[in-house]
Amino acid sequence: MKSLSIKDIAVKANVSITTVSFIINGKAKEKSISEAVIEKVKKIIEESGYKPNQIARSLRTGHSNIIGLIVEDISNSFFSRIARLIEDKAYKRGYKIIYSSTENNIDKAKELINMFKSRKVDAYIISPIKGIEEDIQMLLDDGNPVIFFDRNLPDINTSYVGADHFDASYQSIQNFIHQGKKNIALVTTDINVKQIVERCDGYKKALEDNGIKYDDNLVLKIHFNQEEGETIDQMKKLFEQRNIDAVLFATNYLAISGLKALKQINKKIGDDFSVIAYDDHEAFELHTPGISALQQPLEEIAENVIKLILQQLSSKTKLDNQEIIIPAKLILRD
Amino acid sequence: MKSLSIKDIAVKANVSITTVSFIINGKAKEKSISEAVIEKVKKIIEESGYKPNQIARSLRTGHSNIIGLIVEDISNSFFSRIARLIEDKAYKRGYKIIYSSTENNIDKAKELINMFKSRKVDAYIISPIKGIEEDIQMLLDDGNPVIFFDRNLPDINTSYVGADHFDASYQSIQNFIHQGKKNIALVTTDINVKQIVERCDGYKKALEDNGIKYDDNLVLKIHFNQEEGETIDQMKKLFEQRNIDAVLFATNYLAISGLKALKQINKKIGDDFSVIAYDDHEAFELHTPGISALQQPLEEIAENVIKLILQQLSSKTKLDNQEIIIPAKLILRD
DNA sequence: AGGATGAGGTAAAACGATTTATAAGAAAAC
DNA sequence: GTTTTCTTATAAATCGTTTTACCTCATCCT
Repeated sequence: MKSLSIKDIAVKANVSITTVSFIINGKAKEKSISEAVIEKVKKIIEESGYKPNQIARSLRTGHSNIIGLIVEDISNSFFSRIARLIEDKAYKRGYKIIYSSTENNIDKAKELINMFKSRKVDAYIISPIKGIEEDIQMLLDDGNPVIFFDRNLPDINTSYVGADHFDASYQSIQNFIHQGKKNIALVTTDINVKQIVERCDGYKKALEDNGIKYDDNLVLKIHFNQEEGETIDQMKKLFEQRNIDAVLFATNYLAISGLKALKQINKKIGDDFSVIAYDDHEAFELHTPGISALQQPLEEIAENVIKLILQQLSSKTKLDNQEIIIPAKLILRD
Repeated sequence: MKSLSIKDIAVKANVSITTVSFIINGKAKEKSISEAVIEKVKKIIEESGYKPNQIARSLRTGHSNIIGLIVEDISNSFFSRIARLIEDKAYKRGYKIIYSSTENNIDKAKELINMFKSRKVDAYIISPIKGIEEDIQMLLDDGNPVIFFDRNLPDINTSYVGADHFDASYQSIQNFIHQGKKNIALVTTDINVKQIVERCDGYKKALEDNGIKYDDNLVLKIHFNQEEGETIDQMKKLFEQRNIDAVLFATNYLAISGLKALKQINKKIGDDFSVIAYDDHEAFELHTPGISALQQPLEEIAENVIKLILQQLSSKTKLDNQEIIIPAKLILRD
């Protein structure tokens, strides 16, 4: 039951290991192996179902054809959908993806990076969290391609692909204001990454540009790893106490908790209370009434991430960093 | 920039490679290495940040500490949540998970299996599809631990963990009947895997036990890879034409399409029209009214899968196959 | 005294590929 | 008729580990 090795093939074909290797790697022509031998070896490989041991191959060549993908939580639909798209596209180009979730835990993130490093992945696609700057910098220093998506770390110099979070927030607040909303709340998280900050900045700027003064009491920052029950309670308090007429949720899971909160206090979404969620979600289309959402261009993000990675992988020199910002789309429902 | 090897450590510590290896692998005591040397080497490893090259290690030992997970679609929340739980639990035991989606495509599934095989994963966790029996059998013949979850293939003899699909369907139909429903429809898929068949069987049996005759016209089988638009159209036709008063959806994505269909034809869920979805989904709790669902015990499934895998991995002999069936829970909403 | 045992270690083979350097014979060039 | 150059291939080094087999002293036993 031992699986076949290149040596077995060589013996069967009565040629050297080298010859088999050249044929497998398409270097037969270049190395001037005769047509007859190529045929014979290929036939034997075919019949025996031999597959090269990728581990041995990686050890020798130093690359694995594997790309590591690190996200916050693979069970969040934004990430799982992006992961799926990236996986698809990478797969078509001969790369496999290994993914793993950090759960916003710095130690776990560091361990994951180490594990990917010791497995010699060829490149890293990361939706980063604060606190791993040093580890990322080491990867870059060692010459590894690293690309951030969705989130960015200000202190690290590498390519980034993400939606225009600032503009998306700005747009949605504008929309609220055109509807005549006066007391617009923002529910966000306390994780300090650039894209969350930008979402807040867009909110502030839009208010300011419309002559509405920013009110700290209308902004609720939720602890990241907090129990959902507690989150819902905090939101209920916010929604009940103030005469809020619109809410922007900075992430889709916050929006979902928010909808639960609204349901519990029996507050209806409608003319006198509007919401917009950042990141679309299946539940929003289905909800009655439909929930407006800022839809991130998943397909484009995935496409650009892969494009940048492959460019870097196929280039011998370090390419210039690129920052690709893609507009988000405000989907108005009902 | 080259990363350190065990040799570098050996040179720095002025001992042999063997000695370093023994220390790294905790065999120092057993191989009677002196305390002094152990300390010295450990210190050097610590300071230099050396991490063993897992590829070389895998090549030598023949195992990778990686478990391959193959599912239909990682962006489906059932799978991504299970994946996340399995990942967590495996991680705690020192195993990493690589996952990939088959998209119900036989060729892709076969390729994935080959790719995992050539990467020498230690075990396979698979939610299988029809058509890959031979490949799976080869894995088993080669002595690889393989465990199925959620779905099962009748012709393959291996361990399985899943919910009690038959009973879950049965239960929900019973529930409809107790509510006085007469014309109960079933929307399912045409993929021919055991768990889908069992869901249908439960439906039939429950009708039969209650003296209602099975009507083929009340059962809609949706093609797997069909456009959602078409699916919705078919459902609209079903829901409009007949005086159906209850529907059981055999998967959560079918339920979501079904809810969209109902919304489009403006049919309300309520006393005269009930639905139950197989597999819970975030959207169902949020929906107004809440959508009843058969909740699969994700945590228990993941726990059992990992338990079986680790048992098999740590045993030298092939263990007996186990079939672990866990009851699903009917969550009634509104 | 001579053999057995243990302590503390190391050299070298092995895992399965890729790749560099080279060989043997035929054809071409001078 | 040598020397060069192709053609067709191969031997051996290499990647970074683990592991087997062995070595050298010192001590213990009888």
